[in-house]
Amino acid sequence: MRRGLTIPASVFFGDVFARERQEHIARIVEEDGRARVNDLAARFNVSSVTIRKDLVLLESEHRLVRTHGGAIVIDRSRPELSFEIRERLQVDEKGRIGAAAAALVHDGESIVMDASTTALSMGRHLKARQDWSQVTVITNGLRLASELAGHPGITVLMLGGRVRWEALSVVGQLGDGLFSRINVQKAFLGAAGFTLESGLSDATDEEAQMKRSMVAAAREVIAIVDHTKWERTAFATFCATDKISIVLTDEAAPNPIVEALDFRGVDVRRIGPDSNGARSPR
Amino acid sequence: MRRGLTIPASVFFGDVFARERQEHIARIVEEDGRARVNDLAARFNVSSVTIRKDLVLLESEHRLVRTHGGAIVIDRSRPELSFEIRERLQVDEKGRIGAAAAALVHDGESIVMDASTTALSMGRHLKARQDWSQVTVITNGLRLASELAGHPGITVLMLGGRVRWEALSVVGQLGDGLFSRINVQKAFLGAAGFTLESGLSDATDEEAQMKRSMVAAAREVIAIVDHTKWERTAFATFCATDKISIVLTDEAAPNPIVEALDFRGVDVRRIGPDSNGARSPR
DNA sequence: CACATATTTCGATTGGTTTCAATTAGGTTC
DNA sequence: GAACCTAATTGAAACCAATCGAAATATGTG
Repeated sequence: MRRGLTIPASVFFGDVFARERQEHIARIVEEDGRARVNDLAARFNVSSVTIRKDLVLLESEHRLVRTHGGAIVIDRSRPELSFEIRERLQVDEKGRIGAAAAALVHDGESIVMDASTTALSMGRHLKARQDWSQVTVITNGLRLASELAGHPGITVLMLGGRVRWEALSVVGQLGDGLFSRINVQKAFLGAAGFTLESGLSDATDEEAQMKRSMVAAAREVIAIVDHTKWERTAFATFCATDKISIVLTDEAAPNPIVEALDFRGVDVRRIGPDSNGARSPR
Repeated sequence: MRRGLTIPASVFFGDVFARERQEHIARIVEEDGRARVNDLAARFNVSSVTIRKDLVLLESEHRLVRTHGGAIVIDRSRPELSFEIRERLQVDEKGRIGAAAAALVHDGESIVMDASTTALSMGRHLKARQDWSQVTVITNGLRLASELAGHPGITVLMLGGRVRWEALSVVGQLGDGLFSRINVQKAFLGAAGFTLESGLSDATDEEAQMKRSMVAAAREVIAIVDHTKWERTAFATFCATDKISIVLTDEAAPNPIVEALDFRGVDVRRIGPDSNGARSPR
């Protein structure tokens, strides 16, 4: 386990209010994608019973999903998730990809972001850059919207539609009209699967439908997918490979495919731990 | 009196006015991010009871958030918190009004709810009734949407638009089209002000505009306003008095006006603590 | 089955609320 | 000025609620 490495020593968890601890747990889960009860108990120096109570509370607030042994981020767009979760902790990957994505945004732009956890991480990095004078973020993610809301220089437009609780996202055609009135430079989209042939795909057709509108509205599509999504096809494709401008991923992305993409003119950037010191903001 | 007698003059906030002490506490919390009751009590040489009173006052002024054991800073990067402050004001009244409002909803209906804290409370009571087979809730409140999302039998439609962080609500005309396609039985609306002459009013025109659409779309308007909203006029009116079917409020609503409303055919219901044992779920 | 993880119960501790009376300061009235 | 009233501030005390973990029990996992 790498616990103890990820958290700077300056953040000491000696004597904090229950509320603060809960807030912190929610952050850890959102950023690491997962957390185990025992690790949290050790980290905050409280019993596992207490941690479980915190998790129950946070789950009731839709901040995370409890599992046997701990909790994971809300993102049920993937059908599986049993023990595979343990294997691949996309721990810092999402954080790094999010940072790299945020770096692609220029002041004055309008961008689209989806409801994925990677986009949420990207949102945090957007906030960390304090120098916005006017950026417009259009999203179908409830959590991203409330995270970004009120940040100076960032205008958040929420798309309308039916609320899917599994991803705390909005789907459906109700908000389509919006795109006809707004010029969007870049769409930052996560995906449940990504292959050369099928492009970007998602687990439900509704979600894919929503992302198709996003793809159609944006001038550039930037895929934000960690290596676990590569070579997998989910139920519904929402973006063909040749419409993608940039793919942000991590080092573990399979070489042959990266080359094939390069050949096709897709700019694939593997974000390593060293690329820059992009650690989680806060 | 014991002022200045028992205490060394060095690190001492000796004989200050209550207001000065409160100001100081607010600044301490802002700078340190947190403070505990006992520390403050020792520091200012007053009892913990007094410190708590100060904290209650400061919280009502939105200067900090109270927690068990002390207080923490209002984190502007997490709007939920500022929302929660309002949530803690008139909790009992809102809980009771919310319960009464939830009782007015019948299975099969489509209803509109706004982004007010009273509506959120109503949402919790809706969830508490487990017997829904099909209810559709249309809202512009992010908090309410994620609270209700995924509850069996409840479909949540989120309106689109610009996100206002102050209320975690959505405003603007982007989602108007929705109402033309959906039949809405009842609109449950909070308000910042309510008078006989001006009807229901809100503090910003954007929010009022959104609620006007809601009023226009619904067959019945049900106002959910605790007594603190009566006899106040906020900036923009969104619903004239004679369009209101039912007003749900608490016992402290002023008598003369209630009678005047009755006379005009508006059904005013004062929900007392005894009306039924409607305590907050959760 | 063996083992890890969850839940429940319960008591201890600490923190929070409410009530009430004391103190002080500032009027007002005669 | 004396007597009186009122409002604000405060804290002691009695009572209530939140937080926590140990231990016993239950449930899930491999």
